Amino acid sequence: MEQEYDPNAYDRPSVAVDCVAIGIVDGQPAVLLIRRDQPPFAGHWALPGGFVAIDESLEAAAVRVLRKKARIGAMPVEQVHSFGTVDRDPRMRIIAIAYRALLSPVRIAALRLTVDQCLARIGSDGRLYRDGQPIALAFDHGAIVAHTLARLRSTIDDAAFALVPERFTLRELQQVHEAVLDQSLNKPAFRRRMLERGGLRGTGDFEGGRAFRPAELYVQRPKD
Amino acid sequence: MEQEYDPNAYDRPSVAVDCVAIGIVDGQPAVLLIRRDQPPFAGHWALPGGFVAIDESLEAAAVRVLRKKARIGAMPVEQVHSFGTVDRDPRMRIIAIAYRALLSPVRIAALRLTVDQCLARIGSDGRLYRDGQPIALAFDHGAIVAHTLARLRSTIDDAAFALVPERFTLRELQQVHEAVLDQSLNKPAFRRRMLERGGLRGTGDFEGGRAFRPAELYVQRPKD
DNA sequence: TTACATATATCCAAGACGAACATATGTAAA
DNA sequence: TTTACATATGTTCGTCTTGGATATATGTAA
Repeated sequence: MEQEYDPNAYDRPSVAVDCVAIGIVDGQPAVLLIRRDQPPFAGHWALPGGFVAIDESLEAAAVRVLRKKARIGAMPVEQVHSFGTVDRDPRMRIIAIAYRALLSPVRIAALRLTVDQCLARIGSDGRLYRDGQPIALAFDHGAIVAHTLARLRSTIDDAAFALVPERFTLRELQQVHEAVLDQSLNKPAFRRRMLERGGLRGTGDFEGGRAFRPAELYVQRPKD
Repeated sequence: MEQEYDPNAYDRPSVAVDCVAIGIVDGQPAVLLIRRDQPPFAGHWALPGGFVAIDESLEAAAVRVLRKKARIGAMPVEQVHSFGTVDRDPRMRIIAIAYRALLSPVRIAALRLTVDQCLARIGSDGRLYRDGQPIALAFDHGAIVAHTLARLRSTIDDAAFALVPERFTLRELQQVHEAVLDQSLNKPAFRRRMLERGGLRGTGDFEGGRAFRPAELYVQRPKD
Protein backbone atom coordinates (compact mmCIF):
# COMPACT_ATOMS: atom_id res chain seq x y z
CA MET A 1 0.00 0.00 0.00
CA GLU A 2 1.25 3.45 -0.74
CA GLN A 3 1.09 6.83 0.85
CA GLU A 4 1.96 9.33 -1.89
CA TYR A 5 -0.89 8.17 -4.04
CA ASP A 6 -4.58 8.96 -3.99
CA PRO A 7 -6.49 6.06 -5.51
CA ASN A 8 -9.54 8.27 -5.91
CA ALA A 9 -7.63 10.38 -8.41
CA TYR A 10 -7.46 7.58 -10.94
CA ASP A 11 -9.78 5.13 -12.58
CA ARG A 12 -10.06 1.97 -10.56
CA PRO A 13 -10.82 -1.59 -11.59
CA SER A 14 -14.09 -3.09 -10.45
CA VAL A 15 -13.94 -6.17 -8.26
CA ALA A 16 -16.27 -9.12 -8.65
CA VAL A 17 -16.49 -12.64 -7.28
CA ASP A 18 -17.27 -15.59 -9.54
CA CYS A 19 -18.54 -18.74 -7.85
CA VAL A 20 -17.62 -22.24 -8.97
CA ALA A 21 -20.20 -24.50 -7.30
CA ILE A 22 -19.14 -28.08 -7.90
CA GLY A 23 -21.04 -31.26 -7.14
CA ILE A 24 -21.17 -34.86 -8.30
CA VAL A 25 -24.01 -35.57 -10.75
CA ASP A 26 -24.46 -39.09 -12.16
CA GLY A 27 -21.00 -39.99 -10.94
CA GLN A 28 -19.27 -37.10 -12.64
CA PRO A 29 -18.25 -33.62 -11.50
CA ALA A 30 -20.59 -30.85 -12.55
CA VAL A 31 -20.64 -27.10 -12.12
CA LEU A 32 -23.57 -24.72 -11.70
CA LEU A 33 -23.94 -22.26 -14.59
CA ILE A 34 -26.29 -19.42 -15.41
CA ARG A 35 -27.27 -18.39 -18.92
CA ARG A 36 -26.61 -14.75 -19.79
CA ASP A 37 -29.41 -12.78 -21.40
CA GLN A 38 -27.48 -9.57 -22.02
CA PRO A 39 -24.42 -8.82 -24.11
CA PRO A 40 -21.59 -9.42 -23.98
CA PHE A 41 -21.83 -13.19 -24.39
CA ALA A 42 -25.65 -13.09 -24.47
CA GLY A 43 -26.93 -16.65 -24.58
CA HIS A 44 -23.66 -18.06 -23.31
CA TRP A 45 -23.37 -19.88 -20.03
CA ALA A 46 -21.44 -18.21 -17.23
CA LEU A 47 -20.50 -18.66 -13.62
CA PRO A 48 -22.74 -16.92 -11.11
CA GLY A 49 -20.93 -13.76 -10.11
CA GLY A 50 -21.41 -10.32 -8.74
CA PHE A 51 -19.61 -7.17 -7.69
CA VAL A 52 -18.12 -6.88 -4.24
CA ALA A 53 -19.85 -4.20 -2.20
CA ILE A 54 -17.79 -1.58 -0.41
CA ASP A 55 -18.62 -2.91 3.04
CA GLU A 56 -18.65 -6.60 2.26
CA SER A 57 -15.83 -9.11 2.58
CA LEU A 58 -14.87 -11.22 -0.41
CA GLU A 59 -16.25 -14.36 1.20
CA ALA A 60 -19.49 -12.63 2.10
CA ALA A 61 -19.87 -11.52 -1.50
CA ALA A 62 -19.42 -15.09 -2.72
CA VAL A 63 -21.99 -16.40 -0.26
CA ARG A 64 -24.43 -13.66 -1.27
CA VAL A 65 -23.99 -14.44 -4.97
CA LEU A 66 -24.69 -18.11 -4.35
CA ARG A 67 -27.83 -17.26 -2.42
CA LYS A 68 -29.16 -14.64 -4.79
CA LYS A 69 -28.28 -16.21 -8.12
CA ALA A 70 -28.62 -19.89 -7.34
CA ARG A 71 -30.76 -20.01 -4.19
CA ILE A 72 -28.02 -21.95 -2.44
CA GLY A 73 -28.13 -21.40 1.32
CA ALA A 74 -25.24 -20.40 3.52
CA MET A 75 -22.25 -22.67 3.08
CA PRO A 76 -18.48 -22.52 3.34
CA VAL A 77 -16.64 -21.21 0.32
CA GLU A 78 -12.94 -21.22 -0.44
CA GLN A 79 -10.95 -18.74 -2.45
CA VAL A 80 -9.27 -20.22 -5.49
CA HIS A 81 -7.52 -17.52 -7.50
CA SER A 82 -7.91 -14.00 -8.79
CA PHE A 83 -8.15 -13.28 -12.49
CA GLY A 84 -7.11 -9.85 -13.61
CA THR A 85 -6.30 -9.80 -17.30
CA VAL A 86 -7.02 -6.30 -18.58
CA ASP A 87 -9.36 -7.41 -21.36
CA ARG A 88 -11.13 -10.31 -19.70
CA ASP A 89 -14.38 -8.33 -19.81
CA PRO A 90 -14.91 -6.32 -23.00
CA ARG A 91 -17.05 -3.68 -21.26
CA MET A 92 -14.66 -2.52 -18.56
CA ARG A 93 -11.86 -3.53 -16.31
CA ILE A 94 -13.11 -6.14 -13.88
CA ILE A 95 -10.94 -8.20 -11.54
CA ALA A 96 -12.65 -11.45 -10.66
CA ILE A 97 -11.88 -13.41 -7.54
CA ALA A 98 -12.96 -17.03 -7.93
CA TYR A 99 -14.56 -18.88 -5.03
CA ARG A 100 -15.27 -22.58 -4.84
CA ALA A 101 -18.32 -24.13 -3.20
CA LEU A 102 -18.86 -27.87 -2.82
CA LEU A 103 -22.44 -29.11 -3.28
CA SER A 104 -23.48 -32.13 -1.26
CA PRO A 105 -26.05 -34.53 -2.76
CA VAL A 106 -28.69 -32.98 -0.50
CA ARG A 107 -27.87 -29.51 -1.81
CA ILE A 108 -28.00 -30.74 -5.39
CA ALA A 109 -31.37 -32.40 -4.84
CA ALA A 110 -32.69 -29.18 -3.32
CA LEU A 111 -31.72 -27.11 -6.36
CA ARG A 112 -34.68 -25.80 -8.32
CA LEU A 113 -33.03 -24.93 -11.58
CA THR A 114 -34.72 -22.48 -13.93
CA VAL A 115 -34.37 -22.76 -17.69
CA ASP A 116 -31.51 -20.30 -17.44
CA GLN A 117 -29.57 -22.44 -14.99
CA CYS A 118 -27.90 -25.80 -15.40
CA LEU A 119 -25.48 -28.22 -13.85
CA ALA A 120 -22.93 -28.74 -16.58
CA ARG A 121 -20.87 -31.91 -16.56
CA ILE A 122 -17.12 -31.34 -16.54
CA GLY A 123 -15.72 -33.71 -19.13
CA SER A 124 -12.39 -35.49 -18.95
CA ASP A 125 -11.18 -33.04 -21.57
CA GLY A 126 -11.95 -30.14 -19.21
CA ARG A 127 -14.77 -28.92 -21.41
CA LEU A 128 -18.32 -28.51 -20.17
CA TYR A 129 -21.32 -30.44 -21.41
CA ARG A 130 -25.06 -29.91 -21.00
CA ASP A 131 -27.24 -32.85 -22.05
CA GLY A 132 -24.20 -34.28 -23.76
CA GLN A 133 -23.64 -31.17 -25.88
CA PRO A 134 -20.50 -29.07 -25.36
CA ILE A 135 -21.24 -25.54 -24.27
CA ALA A 136 -19.20 -22.36 -24.51
CA LEU A 137 -18.62 -20.23 -21.45
CA ALA A 138 -18.63 -16.47 -21.30
CA PHE A 139 -15.52 -14.42 -20.50
CA ASP A 140 -12.61 -16.48 -19.12
CA HIS A 141 -14.96 -18.65 -17.09
CA GLY A 142 -13.74 -21.80 -18.80
CA ALA A 143 -10.25 -21.13 -17.46
CA ILE A 144 -11.68 -20.35 -14.03
CA VAL A 145 -13.46 -23.70 -13.91
CA ALA A 146 -10.33 -25.53 -15.09
CA HIS A 147 -8.21 -23.81 -12.47
CA THR A 148 -10.75 -24.63 -9.77
CA LEU A 149 -10.96 -28.30 -10.72
CA ALA A 150 -7.18 -28.57 -10.69
CA ARG A 151 -7.11 -27.10 -7.20
CA LEU A 152 -9.89 -29.43 -6.11
CA ARG A 153 -7.92 -32.45 -7.31
CA SER A 154 -4.94 -31.49 -5.19
CA THR A 155 -7.09 -31.27 -2.07
CA ILE A 156 -9.57 -34.07 -2.74
CA ASP A 157 -8.68 -36.00 0.42
CA ASP A 158 -10.33 -33.30 2.49
CA ALA A 159 -12.81 -31.97 -0.04
CA ALA A 160 -14.47 -35.30 -0.83
CA PHE A 161 -16.36 -35.28 2.47
CA ALA A 162 -18.30 -32.23 1.31
CA LEU A 163 -19.39 -34.10 -1.84
CA VAL A 164 -20.85 -37.24 -0.23
CA PRO A 165 -23.96 -37.63 1.96
CA GLU A 166 -23.59 -37.09 5.68
CA ARG A 167 -23.47 -40.86 6.13
CA PHE A 168 -21.62 -42.63 3.36
CA THR A 169 -19.98 -45.91 2.48
CA LEU A 170 -16.35 -46.26 1.54
CA ARG A 171 -17.52 -47.14 -1.97
CA GLU A 172 -19.35 -43.83 -2.29
CA LEU A 173 -16.31 -41.97 -0.99
CA GLN A 174 -14.08 -43.74 -3.48
CA GLN A 175 -16.46 -42.99 -6.34
CA VAL A 176 -16.26 -39.29 -5.50
CA HIS A 177 -12.48 -39.44 -5.49
CA GLU A 178 -12.52 -41.23 -8.82
CA ALA A 179 -14.98 -38.77 -10.34
CA VAL A 180 -12.91 -35.74 -9.34
CA LEU A 181 -9.54 -37.25 -10.19
CA ASP A 182 -10.94 -38.83 -13.37
CA GLN A 183 -9.10 -42.06 -12.75
CA SER A 184 -9.90 -45.37 -11.11
CA LEU A 185 -8.30 -46.18 -7.77
CA ASN A 186 -7.20 -49.41 -6.16
CA LYS A 187 -9.91 -50.44 -3.73
CA PRO A 188 -7.97 -52.10 -0.87
CA ALA A 189 -5.37 -49.36 -0.98
CA PHE A 190 -8.07 -46.68 -0.89
CA ARG A 191 -9.76 -48.33 2.09
CA ARG A 192 -6.48 -48.65 3.96
CA ARG A 193 -5.51 -45.08 3.27
CA MET A 194 -8.87 -43.65 4.34
CA LEU A 195 -9.21 -45.78 7.48
CA GLU A 196 -5.63 -45.07 8.61
CA ARG A 197 -6.03 -41.39 7.76
CA GLY A 198 -8.05 -40.86 10.91
CA GLY A 199 -10.79 -38.66 9.48
CA LEU A 200 -13.48 -41.35 9.49
CA ARG A 201 -15.71 -42.87 12.12
CA GLY A 202 -17.82 -45.98 11.54
CA THR A 203 -21.44 -45.68 12.67
CA GLY A 204 -22.18 -49.39 13.10
CA ASP A 205 -25.09 -48.95 10.71
CA PHE A 206 -25.16 -50.43 7.23
CA GLU A 207 -26.68 -49.40 3.96
CA GLY A 208 -29.59 -51.44 2.65
CA GLY A 209 -31.72 -52.05 -0.42
CA ARG A 210 -28.83 -53.08 -2.62
CA ALA A 211 -28.47 -56.45 -4.35
CA PHE A 212 -25.21 -57.13 -2.62
CA ARG A 213 -23.59 -57.21 0.77
CA PRO A 214 -24.35 -53.99 2.67
CA ALA A 215 -21.45 -51.70 3.44
CA GLU A 216 -20.93 -49.90 6.72
CA LEU A 217 -21.92 -46.27 6.88
CA TYR A 218 -19.25 -43.81 7.97
CA VAL A 219 -19.30 -40.18 9.04
CA GLN A 220 -16.53 -37.62 8.92
CA ARG A 221 -14.82 -37.48 12.26
CA PRO A 222 -14.51 -33.93 13.58
CA LYS A 223 -10.86 -32.95 13.70
CA ASP A 224 -9.66 -32.89 17.27
CA MET B 1 -20.59 -10.92 -13.58
CA GLU B 2 -23.94 -9.25 -13.62
CA GLN B 3 -25.97 -7.35 -16.10
CA GLU B 4 -28.63 -5.53 -14.10
CA TYR B 5 -26.07 -3.67 -12.08
CA ASP B 6 -23.98 -0.64 -12.81
CA PRO B 7 -20.79 -0.80 -10.76
CA ASN B 8 -20.18 2.88 -11.38
CA ALA B 9 -23.28 3.70 -9.39
CA TYR B 10 -21.77 2.44 -6.15
CA ASP B 11 -18.59 2.90 -4.18
CA ARG B 12 -16.00 0.41 -5.22
CA PRO B 13 -13.11 -1.13 -3.33
CA SER B 14 -9.60 -0.20 -4.37
CA VAL B 15 -7.31 -2.97 -5.57
CA ALA B 16 -3.67 -3.21 -4.63
CA VAL B 17 -0.92 -5.78 -4.97
CA ASP B 18 1.40 -6.57 -2.08
CA CYS B 19 4.69 -8.28 -2.93
CA VAL B 20 6.31 -10.92 -0.77
CA ALA B 21 9.89 -11.11 -2.02
CA ILE B 22 11.55 -14.06 -0.32
CA GLY B 23 15.17 -15.09 -0.37
CA ILE B 24 17.62 -17.07 1.73
CA VAL B 25 19.84 -14.90 3.95
CA ASP B 26 22.42 -16.53 6.23
CA GLY B 27 20.71 -19.86 5.71
CA GLN B 28 17.28 -18.64 6.72
CA PRO B 29 14.31 -17.38 4.77
CA ALA B 30 13.93 -13.61 4.74
CA VAL B 31 11.44 -11.19 3.25
CA LEU B 32 11.94 -7.71 1.85
CA LEU B 33 10.17 -5.01 3.87
CA ILE B 34 9.79 -1.24 3.60
CA ARG B 35 9.34 1.10 6.53
CA ARG B 36 6.27 3.30 6.39
CA ASP B 37 6.73 7.01 7.05
CA GLN B 38 3.07 8.00 6.97
CA PRO B 39 0.13 6.96 9.11
CA PRO B 40 -1.48 4.57 9.48
CA PHE B 41 1.25 2.36 10.91
CA ALA B 42 3.89 5.07 10.49
CA GLY B 43 7.26 3.61 11.47
CA HIS B 44 6.04 0.06 11.01
CA TRP B 45 7.47 -2.28 8.45
CA ALA B 46 5.28 -3.29 5.52
CA LEU B 47 5.35 -5.25 2.31
CA PRO B 48 6.03 -3.24 -0.83
CA GLY B 49 2.68 -2.66 -2.47
CA GLY B 50 0.80 -0.42 -4.81
CA PHE B 51 -2.52 0.13 -6.49
CA VAL B 52 -3.39 -1.67 -9.68
CA ALA B 53 -3.75 0.71 -12.60
CA ILE B 54 -6.82 0.54 -14.80
CA ASP B 55 -4.91 -0.77 -17.82
CA GLU B 56 -2.42 -2.97 -16.02
CA SER B 57 -2.66 -6.68 -15.29
CA LEU B 58 -2.23 -7.91 -11.74
CA GLU B 59 1.11 -9.50 -12.53
CA ALA B 60 2.34 -6.35 -14.24
CA ALA B 61 1.40 -4.34 -11.19
CA ALA B 62 3.39 -6.69 -8.96
CA VAL B 63 6.44 -6.48 -11.22
CA ARG B 64 6.16 -2.69 -11.32
CA VAL B 65 5.94 -2.47 -7.54
CA LEU B 66 9.06 -4.59 -7.15
CA ARG B 67 10.93 -2.40 -9.61
CA LYS B 68 9.77 0.93 -8.23
CA LYS B 69 9.83 0.22 -4.52
CA ALA B 70 12.72 -2.22 -4.26
CA ARG B 71 14.70 -1.71 -7.47
CA ILE B 72 14.29 -5.38 -8.26
CA GLY B 73 14.44 -5.99 -12.01
CA ALA B 74 11.95 -7.95 -14.07
CA MET B 75 11.34 -11.39 -12.67
CA PRO B 76 8.59 -13.98 -12.52
CA VAL B 77 5.99 -13.52 -9.79
CA GLU B 78 3.29 -15.87 -8.65
CA GLN B 79 -0.09 -15.02 -7.22
CA VAL B 80 -0.62 -16.31 -3.71
CA HIS B 81 -3.96 -15.18 -2.33
CA SER B 82 -6.28 -12.20 -2.16
CA PHE B 83 -7.03 -10.49 1.13
CA GLY B 84 -10.30 -8.61 1.36
CA THR B 85 -11.33 -8.10 4.95
CA VAL B 86 -13.37 -4.91 5.10
CA ASP B 87 -11.26 -3.24 7.77
CA ARG B 88 -7.81 -4.44 6.81
CA ASP B 89 -6.88 -0.83 5.99
CA PRO B 90 -8.27 1.77 8.40
CA ARG B 91 -8.35 4.52 5.75
CA MET B 92 -10.53 2.89 3.13
CA ARG B 93 -11.54 -0.37 1.60
CA ILE B 94 -8.59 -1.95 -0.15
CA ILE B 95 -8.44 -5.45 -1.53
CA ALA B 96 -4.87 -6.69 -1.64
CA ILE B 97 -3.70 -9.40 -3.97
CA ALA B 98 -0.48 -10.97 -2.70
CA TYR B 99 2.27 -11.90 -5.12
CA ARG B 100 5.36 -13.91 -4.35
CA ALA B 101 8.81 -13.30 -5.82
CA LEU B 102 11.80 -15.52 -5.20
CA LEU B 103 15.16 -13.77 -4.81
CA SER B 104 18.24 -15.63 -5.98
CA PRO B 105 21.55 -15.02 -4.18
CA VAL B 106 22.63 -12.80 -7.07
CA ARG B 107 19.50 -10.68 -6.69
CA ILE B 108 20.00 -10.43 -2.96
CA ALA B 109 23.63 -9.36 -3.41
CA ALA B 110 22.51 -6.72 -5.91
CA LEU B 111 20.05 -5.16 -3.50
CA ARG B 112 21.01 -1.68 -2.33
CA LEU B 113 18.85 -1.34 0.72
CA THR B 114 18.07 2.11 2.06
CA VAL B 115 17.59 2.74 5.76
CA ASP B 116 13.86 2.33 5.17
CA GLN B 117 14.24 -1.12 3.68
CA CYS B 118 15.33 -4.40 5.18
CA LEU B 119 15.47 -8.10 4.67
CA ALA B 120 13.68 -9.47 7.71
CA ARG B 121 14.38 -13.00 8.83
CA ILE B 122 11.32 -15.22 9.05
CA GLY B 123 11.64 -17.06 12.34
CA SER B 124 10.52 -20.59 13.05
CA ASP B 125 7.65 -19.06 14.98
CA GLY B 126 6.49 -17.27 11.84
CA ARG B 127 7.39 -13.88 13.28
CA LEU B 128 9.77 -11.49 11.59
CA TYR B 129 13.10 -10.35 12.97
CA ARG B 130 15.46 -7.53 12.02
CA ASP B 131 18.91 -7.69 13.58
CA GLY B 132 17.53 -10.26 15.98
CA GLN B 133 14.74 -7.98 17.18
CA PRO B 134 11.12 -8.91 16.45
CA ILE B 135 9.34 -6.33 14.32
CA ALA B 136 5.65 -5.56 13.90
CA LEU B 137 4.16 -5.39 10.45
CA ALA B 138 1.57 -2.92 9.24
CA PHE B 139 -1.95 -3.92 8.24
CA ASP B 140 -2.44 -7.69 7.84
CA HIS B 141 0.97 -8.08 6.26
CA GLY B 142 2.06 -10.55 8.90
CA ALA B 143 -0.73 -12.88 7.84
CA ILE B 144 0.16 -12.35 4.19
CA VAL B 145 3.77 -13.38 4.82
CA ALA B 146 2.66 -16.43 6.80
CA HIS B 147 0.26 -17.49 4.07
CA THR B 148 2.96 -17.03 1.43
CA LEU B 149 5.52 -19.05 3.35
CA ALA B 150 3.02 -21.88 3.80
CA ARG B 151 2.36 -21.91 0.09
CA LEU B 152 6.10 -21.84 -0.62
CA ARG B 153 6.62 -24.88 1.57
CA SER B 154 4.10 -26.90 -0.39
CA THR B 155 5.85 -26.11 -3.67
CA ILE B 156 9.46 -26.08 -2.50
CA ASP B 157 10.56 -28.87 -4.89
CA ASP B 158 10.09 -26.50 -7.81
CA ALA B 159 10.65 -23.20 -6.03
CA ALA B 160 14.03 -24.08 -4.53
CA PHE B 161 15.78 -23.65 -7.87
CA ALA B 162 14.93 -19.96 -7.83
CA LEU B 163 16.59 -19.59 -4.43
CA VAL B 164 20.01 -21.11 -5.23
CA PRO B 165 22.76 -19.82 -7.55
CA GLU B 166 22.57 -20.75 -11.22
CA ARG B 167 25.14 -23.47 -10.56
CA PHE B 168 24.70 -25.16 -7.23
CA THR B 169 25.69 -28.24 -5.28
CA LEU B 170 23.21 -30.72 -3.90
CA ARG B 171 24.22 -29.56 -0.43
CA GLU B 172 23.23 -25.99 -1.26
CA LEU B 173 19.93 -27.19 -2.68
CA GLN B 174 19.25 -29.24 0.43
CA GLN B 175 20.10 -26.32 2.68
CA VAL B 176 17.51 -24.20 0.87
CA HIS B 177 14.89 -26.92 1.32
CA GLU B 178 15.76 -27.16 4.99
CA ALA B 179 15.64 -23.41 5.48
CA VAL B 180 12.21 -23.09 3.90
CA LEU B 181 10.73 -26.20 5.50
CA ASP B 182 12.44 -25.39 8.81
CA GLN B 183 13.42 -29.00 9.35
CA SER B 184 16.46 -31.12 8.60
CA LEU B 185 16.27 -33.69 5.83
CA ASN B 186 17.91 -37.05 5.31
CA LYS B 187 20.84 -36.57 2.96
CA PRO B 188 20.94 -39.81 0.94
CA ALA B 189 17.17 -39.71 0.52
CA PHE B 190 17.28 -36.09 -0.59
CA ARG B 191 19.99 -36.82 -3.15
CA ARG B 192 18.11 -39.80 -4.53
CA ARG B 193 14.86 -37.90 -4.77
CA MET B 194 16.41 -34.92 -6.52
CA LEU B 195 18.49 -36.94 -8.96
CA GLU B 196 15.60 -39.24 -9.89
CA ARG B 197 13.24 -36.30 -10.13
CA GLY B 198 14.69 -35.39 -13.49
CA GLY B 199 14.98 -31.65 -13.01
CA LEU B 200 18.75 -31.60 -12.57
CA ARG B 201 21.71 -31.81 -14.88
CA GLY B 202 25.28 -32.27 -13.69
CA THR B 203 27.81 -29.87 -15.20
CA GLY B 204 30.93 -31.97 -14.68
CA ASP B 205 32.43 -29.01 -12.83
CA PHE B 206 33.07 -28.99 -9.12
CA GLU B 207 33.07 -26.35 -6.46
CA GLY B 208 36.39 -25.34 -4.95
CA GLY B 209 37.98 -23.44 -2.14
CA ARG B 210 36.40 -25.53 0.62
CA ALA B 211 38.27 -27.57 3.18
CA PHE B 212 36.58 -30.76 2.11
CA ARG B 213 35.88 -32.84 -0.93
CA PRO B 214 34.43 -30.67 -3.72
CA ALA B 215 30.85 -31.36 -4.75
CA GLU B 216 29.63 -31.43 -8.33
CA LEU B 217 27.85 -28.34 -9.59
CA TYR B 218 24.38 -28.85 -11.04
CA VAL B 219 22.06 -26.67 -13.07
CA GLN B 220 18.30 -26.84 -13.36
CA ARG B 221 17.38 -28.86 -16.43
CA PRO B 222 14.86 -27.03 -18.60
CA LYS B 223 11.58 -28.92 -18.62
CA ASP B 224 11.11 -30.68 -21.93
C1' DT C 1 52.00 -37.00 5.92
C1' DT C 2 47.96 -36.93 8.55
C1' DA C 3 43.51 -35.14 10.27
C1' DC C 4 39.23 -33.75 8.93
C1' DA C 5 34.87 -32.57 6.82
C1' DT C 6 32.18 -33.50 3.33
C1' DA C 7 30.86 -36.01 -1.23
C1' DT C 8 29.26 -40.04 -3.14
C1' DA C 9 27.65 -44.74 -3.21
C1' DT C 10 25.59 -49.03 -0.98
C1' DC C 11 22.91 -51.55 1.98
C1' DC C 12 19.09 -52.64 4.97
C1' DA C 13 14.69 -51.99 7.41
C1' DA C 14 10.19 -49.82 7.66
C1' DG C 15 6.30 -48.07 5.53
C1' DA C 16 3.15 -47.05 1.41
C1' DC C 17 1.04 -48.89 -2.37
C1' DG C 18 -0.84 -51.91 -6.20
C1' DA C 19 -2.58 -56.24 -7.30
C1' DA C 20 -4.45 -60.65 -6.46
C1' DC C 21 -7.04 -63.54 -3.70
C1' DA C 22 -10.24 -65.43 -0.09
C1' DT C 23 -14.23 -65.15 2.55
C1' DA C 24 -18.69 -62.81 3.99
C1' DT C 25 -23.37 -61.24 3.12
C1' DG C 26 -27.16 -59.20 1.25
C1' DT C 27 -30.78 -59.40 -2.97
C1' DA C 28 -32.74 -61.61 -6.74
C1' DA C 29 -33.28 -65.14 -10.01
C1' DA C 30 -34.01 -70.12 -10.72
C1' DT D 1 -35.38 -73.43 -1.05
C1' DT D 2 -31.38 -73.01 -3.55
C1' DT D 3 -28.17 -70.78 -6.37
C1' DA D 4 -26.04 -66.88 -8.77
C1' DC D 5 -24.19 -62.63 -8.25
C1' DA D 6 -22.17 -58.28 -6.93
C1' DT D 7 -20.03 -56.14 -3.65
C1' DA D 8 -17.90 -55.73 1.29
C1' DT D 9 -14.20 -56.80 4.02
C1' DG D 10 -9.89 -58.68 5.11
C1' DT D 11 -5.30 -60.90 3.96
C1' DT D 12 -1.17 -61.71 1.49
C1' DC D 13 2.64 -60.68 -1.39
C1' DG D 14 5.80 -58.10 -4.26
C1' DT D 15 7.41 -53.50 -5.44
C1' DC D 16 8.68 -48.92 -4.66
C1' DT D 17 9.91 -45.06 -1.65
C1' DT D 18 12.07 -43.36 2.25
C1' DG D 19 14.94 -42.98 6.52
C1' DG D 20 18.98 -44.35 8.56
C1' DA D 21 23.47 -46.38 8.88
C1' DT D 22 27.73 -47.42 6.80
C1' DA D 23 31.79 -47.43 3.71
C1' DT D 24 34.81 -45.28 0.57
C1' DA D 25 36.57 -41.07 -2.02
C1' DT D 26 38.70 -36.53 -2.16
C1' DG D 27 39.78 -31.98 -1.40
C1' DT D 28 42.15 -28.42 2.21
C1' DA D 29 44.91 -27.47 6.05
C1' DA D 30 47.65 -28.49 9.99
